[in-house]
Amino acid sequence: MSLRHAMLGLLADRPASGYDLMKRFETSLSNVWPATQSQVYGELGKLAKSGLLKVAAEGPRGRKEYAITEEGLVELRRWLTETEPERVRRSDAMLRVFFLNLLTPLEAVAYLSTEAGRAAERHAALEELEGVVDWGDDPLSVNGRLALEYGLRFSAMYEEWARWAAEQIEGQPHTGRAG
Amino acid sequence: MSLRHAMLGLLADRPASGYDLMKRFETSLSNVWPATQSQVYGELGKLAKSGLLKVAAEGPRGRKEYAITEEGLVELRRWLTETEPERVRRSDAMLRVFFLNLLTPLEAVAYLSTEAGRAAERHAALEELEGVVDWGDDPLSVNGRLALEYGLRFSAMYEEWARWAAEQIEGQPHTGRAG
DNA sequence: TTTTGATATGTCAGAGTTGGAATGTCGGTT
DNA sequence: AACCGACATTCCAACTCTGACATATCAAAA
Repeated sequence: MSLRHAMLGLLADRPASGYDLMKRFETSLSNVWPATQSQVYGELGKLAKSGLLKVAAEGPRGRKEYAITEEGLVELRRWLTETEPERVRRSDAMLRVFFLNLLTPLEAVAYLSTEAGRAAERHAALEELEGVVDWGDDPLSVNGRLALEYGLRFSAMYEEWARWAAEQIEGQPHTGRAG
Repeated sequence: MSLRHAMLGLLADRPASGYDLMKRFETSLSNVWPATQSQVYGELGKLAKSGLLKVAAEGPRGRKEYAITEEGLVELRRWLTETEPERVRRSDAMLRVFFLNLLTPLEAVAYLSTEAGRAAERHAALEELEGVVDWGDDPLSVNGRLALEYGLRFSAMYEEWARWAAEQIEGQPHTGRAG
């Protein structure tokens, strides 16, 4: 469960309320770890209870500002240095590839071309983002930049792969299995 | 929820029992959609109840062989052609990248180098697999080959990115934030 | 003064996922 | 005859995730 660590990581930068955290999830982490309100508030309570966070200040409207504790920092560093990222990641998109033979070659090629197009769009959106964001030397944005570069490389790779795969199918004798 | 569709897809190839299905998950789909016994058997029941599968035969040891129904095939094709793959995928590995500034540059570089190494290992394992598997013209393996190529490209891209990211950190002035 | 919109915190039901335990059968070997 | 390994299913507890719902405050505009 990495939601816990995503939250600790954000709070290591600076304290925040649940609401603040949600906004930070949306702007910086949404592409690698989306989270919903119910998750964030729920986890905030659990983390405070277990001592990894503490309520640092209370404000208007019942606002509670949470700060990471020494214990939380230790846990966060432990996670970063001593645990391995999950090896297998589910991929809806790749799952479909296994079953492409259930479609006509035409349909399969259409699917792959659409995927290639979507990857190109994502790539363009990330390039756009790169131009817009203020890449100061604030540590979070240094790292954000590494992640952005990953996104750019990933979407480029995916687009190329999808176009290649479409070609494979086009150049293949029909088996007449579907359609 | 794609477990449902993964199972329909496997059964579209040929009928199978829960036990058979588990083996097929382990050998072919484990890299894109892992599943546990409890999930498979549970879903098998639900799918049969809703008419997308039927019990085609019963064998020794209470074995029930499930086959996809016409309705199931329709649903599978609908999923393939009319629904979009999920856009955002959680990535444990990228999440860590955002918080690399909490480590010393040395530790961060070590993390990225380890990741590069793991990617290289995965790449080698997939190359190995490519050599071993009998790539006949059985439709599932045609598609499996497309997925394998994706895996090869992905791991190569990831390794390069991780090495590049490590260089970025090495070439960066220290801020003394951690360590 | 009323209303609206942004701020702010929370609960709930339902679905999905994990990992393990419990149970039993069949075929072949010792 | 006893045993083992492969076959085969079912149930369970705990946890995570999603999406919707409920509630309330504050500032500023209408």
